[in-house]
Amino acid sequence: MPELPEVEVIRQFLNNQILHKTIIDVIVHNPKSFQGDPSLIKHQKVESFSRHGKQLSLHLSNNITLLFHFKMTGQLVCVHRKKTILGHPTPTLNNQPLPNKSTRINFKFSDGSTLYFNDQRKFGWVKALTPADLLEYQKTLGKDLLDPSFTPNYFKKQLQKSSRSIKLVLLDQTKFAGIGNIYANDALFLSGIHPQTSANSLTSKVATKLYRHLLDITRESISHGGSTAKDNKYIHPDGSFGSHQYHFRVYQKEGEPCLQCSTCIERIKIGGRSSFFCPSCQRLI
DNA sequence: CTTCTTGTTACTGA
DNA sequence: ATCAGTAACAAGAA
Repeated sequence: MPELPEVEVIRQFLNNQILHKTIIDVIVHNPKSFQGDPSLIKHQKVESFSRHGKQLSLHLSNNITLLFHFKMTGQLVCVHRKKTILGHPTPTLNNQPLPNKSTRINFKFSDGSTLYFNDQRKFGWVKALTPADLLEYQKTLGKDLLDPSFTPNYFKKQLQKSSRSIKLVLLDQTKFAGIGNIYANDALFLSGIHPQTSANSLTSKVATKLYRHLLDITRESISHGGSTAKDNKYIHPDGSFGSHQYHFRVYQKEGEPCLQCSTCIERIKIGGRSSFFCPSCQRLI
């Protein structure tokens, strides 16, 4: 469930915690979670981080990239070795020992710290990719929401190309990368757009409004450290929680009063996924 | 026990 | 070509 803001916050944490550290060992507990040759990344230094949509990249000194996708329940937890009078105590996450039941991979660093990739449902993955493989792999991803080339005009052009519902188009990672269910629902609410509206029927003015809300809400969530919602397992790499869930407008608020008009928030399925909206503020054109 | 939930890919049939 | 619908993946909650 980590979407763009959550992955961006993870990127920022890791940039403070493991930049320039050297990986000395990789322990793969669940083979399906790690694709590629683990030996490719041993004894390599973490040189930089980047993010494209919901995917996080760690660029290593031998030009190999470790590409992460967290899907619904993936976590990265970084634990620093702290020597005490008793030696090296067991690493913990919220007072539970690590690795835990959901730990799929450990990355050990030369300074004694460990990065745990936890993923309850095993949908997430890590890939060790060469530059050519990375390019090949990411070529189907659309422009990242925070990329300067993701302009209002580009956004509107993409919407014009599709008669599908705006909700489905927002979630289409080949058009623009990073929008997930949380931010699609809330941006449509803030823009007064019913999620079943055809993408190509939005007026230029309304599309511009939606563009602005998408970016605003993304930046707002990043400043709140992302969303640790009811069902997701999102946490920061130091074990702390995000707080944007306290700022949801309609997401996961079925049956609650609309913030603007007190009408009951409804939930419908679009493309098999839950969509939350206010039937009064978001009218179908 | 069954049903539902999630993001993404793969597949089907219209 | 373009789309809607659905199964698959996996684990846990209700």
